[in-house]
Amino acid sequence: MNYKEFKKKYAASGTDISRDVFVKNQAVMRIKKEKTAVINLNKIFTAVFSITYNKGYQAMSMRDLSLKTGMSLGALYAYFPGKDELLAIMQTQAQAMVKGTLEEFSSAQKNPLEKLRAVIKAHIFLSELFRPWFYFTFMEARNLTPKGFDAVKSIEEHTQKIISDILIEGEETGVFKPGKHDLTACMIKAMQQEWYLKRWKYTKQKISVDQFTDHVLDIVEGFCRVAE
Amino acid sequence: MNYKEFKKKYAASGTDISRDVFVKNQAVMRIKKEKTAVINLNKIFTAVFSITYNKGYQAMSMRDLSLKTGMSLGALYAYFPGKDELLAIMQTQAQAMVKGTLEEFSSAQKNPLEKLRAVIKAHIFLSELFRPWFYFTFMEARNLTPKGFDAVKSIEEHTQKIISDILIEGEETGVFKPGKHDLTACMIKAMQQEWYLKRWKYTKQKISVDQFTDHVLDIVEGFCRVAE
DNA sequence: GTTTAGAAAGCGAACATTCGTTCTTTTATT
DNA sequence: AATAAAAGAACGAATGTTCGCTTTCTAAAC
Repeated sequence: MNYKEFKKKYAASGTDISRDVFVKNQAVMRIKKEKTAVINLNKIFTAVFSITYNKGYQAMSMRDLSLKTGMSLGALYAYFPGKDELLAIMQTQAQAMVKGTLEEFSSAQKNPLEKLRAVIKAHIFLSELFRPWFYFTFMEARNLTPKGFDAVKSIEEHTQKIISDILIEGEETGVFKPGKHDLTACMIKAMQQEWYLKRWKYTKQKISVDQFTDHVLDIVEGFCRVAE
Repeated sequence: MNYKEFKKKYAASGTDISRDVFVKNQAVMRIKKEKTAVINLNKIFTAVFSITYNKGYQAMSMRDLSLKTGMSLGALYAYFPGKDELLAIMQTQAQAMVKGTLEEFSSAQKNPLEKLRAVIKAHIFLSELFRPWFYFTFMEARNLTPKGFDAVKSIEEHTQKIISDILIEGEETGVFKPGKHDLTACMIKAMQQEWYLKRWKYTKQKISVDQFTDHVLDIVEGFCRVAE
């Protein structure tokens, strides 16, 4: 599977995310109609990504957000209770997205090697599809409350465990070498993260997401697979 | 060489950095005596790291810094012209440190394999020794001016080139496989960065810097070296 | 050892902005 | 006409920075 196929299969867009946010946070929003909410939440999220990419969430003022969205200060506060809560809502949403997708793609495969490939690919492709969400989540994690930050760590450990479990299973069935699977899982995650953290580098070097993913797989398989 | 040996050999401390900052920025500082400057710059840097680790540079107020250092607001402004300039000074200092050390350790070795090992180890060990500096540089890079951010990118590309040049040289002498050396260099950098970006994970899993470094070397050599 | 004049460093109240947030009024939709 | 949404002026709190004053250090003179 390449990125194009992934994109087709996993047909989610920014609008879907906004709809999901509306449904989950309807209780704290003053907006009643879904259609209005989805349109403007989308505007808000896009604006947040655009503004914070260059200066971080804390440095973004509500007036910046007002200007970029074209909405007034008063209107903005109908969509979220406050600046801190907006951050929390966005972080929670991104976490749910990652967790759900990864498990879906892992369980779709039978043997460990295919599973490993599927999980690595799904993670990188997902981070490409929702790049602003991934970058934002990573960079703004420490602005959360301690409880919110724990949630981020928990997701990190969870996805790491998905990978190391596959490696353990593969060792048992004889396709993977024995080794420190936890550490290997960490390295795999580090390489995945590289894709959305340093996107400017790969744009400049004209390396596609497919090329990048294949290279990660080459390195991982070269290290993990038992020589035939 | 392990971390302990590295630390002994590369005998630099926080005080040395502060002294270097004083010498380089004497023109914009109202402090005349080196001894005073070094002591308080050290205090300032330590406080900045401590405060920003959990909420970022933008969210740190000068009053936060005043409280943490025990210095008054007025006193602080004798050490740097303004908040933005303090960030720039710290970033510039960190960059100079990385660049200098890496080249030093690379040129000390003769053959490509030894060079590669030396550079990878030196980078991880240095990031361990000056962890707050590395973490800070990465996380606060985007708060810089465009020109300052370009400098960060330039360093990133420079260190990547050091690695890929070694890989190319190794391919020519027959110790490394042919391949996309630029991409491999990126992956190596990603794994190195993992150490200081997710330090909490390795503290929790009780993985030492030596274990981590050896594992990175295992993966890299497993992928790059020609089978014997 | 003590005194003392001048330099160096430290202090914190005060200032002008900017910030997040609220609230009443106006506009749009049904 | 009634409900939903948008608007933006207004408010108190917090921010980066300045500046006149005080304290501390230094070294030469006694």
